[in-house]
Amino acid sequence: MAAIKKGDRIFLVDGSSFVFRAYFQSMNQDRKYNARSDGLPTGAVRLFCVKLLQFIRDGAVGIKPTHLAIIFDKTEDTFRREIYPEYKAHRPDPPDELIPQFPLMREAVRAFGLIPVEQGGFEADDIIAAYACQAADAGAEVLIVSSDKDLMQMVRPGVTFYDFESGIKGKPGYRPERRLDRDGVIEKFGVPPEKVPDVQALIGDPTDNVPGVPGIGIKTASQLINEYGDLESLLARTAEIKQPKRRETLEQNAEAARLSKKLVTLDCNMKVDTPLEDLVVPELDAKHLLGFLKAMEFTAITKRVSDLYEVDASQVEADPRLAPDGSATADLLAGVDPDSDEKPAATASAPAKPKTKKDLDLGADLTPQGLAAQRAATAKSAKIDRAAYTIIDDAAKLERFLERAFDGGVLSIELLTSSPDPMVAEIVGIALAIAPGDAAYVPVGHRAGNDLLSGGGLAPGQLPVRDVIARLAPLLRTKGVMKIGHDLKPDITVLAQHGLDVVSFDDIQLISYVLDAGRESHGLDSLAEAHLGHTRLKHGELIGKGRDRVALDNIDITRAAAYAAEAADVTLRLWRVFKPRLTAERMTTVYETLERPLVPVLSRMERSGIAIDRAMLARLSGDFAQTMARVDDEIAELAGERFNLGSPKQLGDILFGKMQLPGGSKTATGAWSTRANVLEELAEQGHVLPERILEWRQVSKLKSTYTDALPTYVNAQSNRVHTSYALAATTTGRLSSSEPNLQNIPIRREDGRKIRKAFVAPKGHKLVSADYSQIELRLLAEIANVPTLRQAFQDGVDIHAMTASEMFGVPVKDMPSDVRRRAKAINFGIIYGISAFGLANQLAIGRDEAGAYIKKYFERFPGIRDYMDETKAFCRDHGFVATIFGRKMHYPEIKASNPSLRAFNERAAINARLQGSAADIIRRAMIRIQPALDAASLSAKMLLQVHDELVFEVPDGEVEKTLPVVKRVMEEAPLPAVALRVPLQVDARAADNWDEAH
DNA sequence: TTCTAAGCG
DNA sequence: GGTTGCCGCTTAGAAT
Repeated sequence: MAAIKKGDRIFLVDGSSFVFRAYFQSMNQDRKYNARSDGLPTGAVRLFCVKLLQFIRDGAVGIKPTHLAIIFDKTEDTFRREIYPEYKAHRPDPPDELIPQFPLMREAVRAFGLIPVEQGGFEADDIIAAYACQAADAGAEVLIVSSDKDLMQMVRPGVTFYDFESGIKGKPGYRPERRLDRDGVIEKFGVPPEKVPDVQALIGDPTDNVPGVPGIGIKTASQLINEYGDLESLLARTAEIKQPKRRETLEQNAEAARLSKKLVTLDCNMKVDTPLEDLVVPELDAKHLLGFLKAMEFTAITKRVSDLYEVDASQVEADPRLAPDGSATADLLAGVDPDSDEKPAATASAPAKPKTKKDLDLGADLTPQGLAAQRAATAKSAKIDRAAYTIIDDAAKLERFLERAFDGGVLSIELLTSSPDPMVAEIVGIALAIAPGDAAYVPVGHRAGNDLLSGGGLAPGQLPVRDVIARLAPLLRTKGVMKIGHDLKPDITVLAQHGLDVVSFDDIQLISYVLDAGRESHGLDSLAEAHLGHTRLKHGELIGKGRDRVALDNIDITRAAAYAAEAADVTLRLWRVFKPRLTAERMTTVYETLERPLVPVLSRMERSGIAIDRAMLARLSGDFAQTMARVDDEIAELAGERFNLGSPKQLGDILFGKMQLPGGSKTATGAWSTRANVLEELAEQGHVLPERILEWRQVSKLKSTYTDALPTYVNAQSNRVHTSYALAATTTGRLSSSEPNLQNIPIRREDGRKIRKAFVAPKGHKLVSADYSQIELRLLAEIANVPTLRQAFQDGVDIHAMTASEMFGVPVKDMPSDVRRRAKAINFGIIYGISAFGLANQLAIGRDEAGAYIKKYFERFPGIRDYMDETKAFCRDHGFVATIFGRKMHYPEIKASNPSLRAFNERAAINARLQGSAADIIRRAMIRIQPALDAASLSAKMLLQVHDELVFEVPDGEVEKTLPVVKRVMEEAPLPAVALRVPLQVDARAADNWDEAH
């Protein structure tokens, strides 16, 4: 092997921290991917392999390694234990699922053609340090891959520290990847790398049981080391330290500090048995690797490797030693390390092989779960062949196919339309499936060509859309045939434009939502992947990308047929998997009362749309533009230059660079934060520019998102705006609204309210807005069963004033508005799973004060603390929480070991029971509104839902009669399923526009 | 495509 | 293995 030289790029990977990372990341993912069919946990190994492959192929931070060392700890009995028996003594044992994976990681390293490096009596850190020095001396470039900050002391010319991202982006506990050079270490520790052990000696490390000096944190430590040079000088000159307390503790703990420094110091001089030059990255032997991956039953990465290296994975045997029946894995399951020399001779008496799914006698299992598994097996069994679907191009064929659908009683439907917006979409084709593999495509709207000359005419070989719809109508309208789809609402909307209504249907997106909200996504692609192991033809591939993108009605019929019929086929197969799960998991009622009936209701609301006053919005846009220009000028004056006010980066440079204002927090990516609360703080200190920025941002938001954008959503035919509601977008059961989002129309500030005035009723009509008053707090009183709160709602008193009175001992009468405001913030905080930090932020008070408020609150309303503790405990035990109507919301990360992620999930779970129950109540109301209006012969149209509010359009003459009907239906919505002990209150008003009605 | 900020309940 | 930070969403524009 060639000696290490300049130009070599060497990755020194800290195997232990790599393994733990992979493990915790795997625990954040779905559990079902974390074990092999025989029960052997493999999640960490899988992610370990994914990362290794990435390192070998792409490297990291733009560097591709020539040498790759994966270094493991061999034993805990290192020299550190000798000098300090307590070293790492309190470290808990690794989790059970991880233990059998340690030897597998070493197998994985070998499978990639690499050598796992370890050496008795040394930690990985020691070996890494020795390698790093060697390599740097030889002029090579070294990347230390670890999350252990002990290794940061090794940073020097040629050596940088790299830690890849951890956690899940956008969630608490997430850390982006980072690469530290000398400056980076200085930023982190306040001292250069060579002084890091001195600083660590003072602060200690509780996880490794390194004592340090009590009461000294990173700030004090780096300040002291910078002042005195190093630990020994500091300890020699403690007399000079001014703070008596600090001097005393330093003197008392001098020996502990010296010991700590010995424990954390890494040195270059260890003799490593494995020469660094042996660790050159070899040509990858894909077959060998695939043998390992197949033995582990990793599907995705197996496919990736076979694609990348053009090896047919099906021709490769799973490594027999590690495959589920292999002797090595039997040992792993029995807790024996196959690498160990102490392997018992009696391998022959390996434990009985655990039953795999395939071993189960499905025919004998008549439990609902068993039946579900059986159905799943049949749905999977027949192979999906895209080319085998029928194209129906004449009436007789269609007739025969539909007859068979009548006989079968099941019809899966997928519409191909010319636009994703169902309000303008034309039907291009209809795919139908009646049994797995038995699907057909009926083209009706394909165009003859996509060039200008031939464009316009229909392609040959299609049936007239009207005829097809006429023949389809009896099937759609009969209860005798179950119609099945995935996300049926848009299709129902399109069909409704043709005068067709769909009676008796199932929507597998909604079934999936009912069963798996919070733990799986509900898109057709991911469902097909997860439950059928099938990858669907991509929509992007069908219509092309960028410049080559074509309109859907210009797609070739054969290709469209393959795509759409496959969707219908997959949908039908998924229905056979999912439908039995509904009964097996006792979720049928939830699905049939809260989900399915809402589909036609929402479709109808979307089709109704709402009228807006475009002239009013245009005027507002003009006003806002003027304001923005004026503020822009003022800011240019204040800053001394013009810059893009919309760029947080440029603004940060001006505020914290040029103007040297005190910067507060940084964002996740390390940029200065210029969020509203940061700017507000600066404004309070008397700085004018931040205040102007806030004004500009507010106006800019109103203009771009509302006054400019809303008119572009007006439908040319109806002259109204039609939003789209998603039923399965939130974990809690709330709806979401998009294109445009009509659930976030401004109301809180005067400027914004003007936009709400542009939502109007047409002549002769009024808008009626009806909203639940304090519904989530009422549900808190109900679910947590807090007598004081329940009584307050029964008495109809001001709930925030009552809370303030209880907590601060102030009488409700003539209560200062600020006291009430605080109580209100606490009440909302409780709903959100309160933290002292969050409340302090909200009220701009100290954390101690906020903590005291919370304590007081829990004393006054003891049921609330119990509610929170119970919710967390239940969620930990079951992985989900439920609404008062039984809808489940899953939080698999509630057990995450990352404290911030875990706490986040606990708060979410606490909030979910309330938010979700409220969502269920308004869903029940929405489903009942139309029948109630019909019964009263009223013609009001329900237009919008905004979480706790419904908006109707009502003829002037019917307003008086409509208000009480709406109010009654909403207030009685929980009945008869649930009789609340707290009254619900709905306020309803009518006006010419939404602002005044609300 | 990702990040940051801002709108709502 | 290191420490965050009040729940649920969608949209727009800049930066990458």
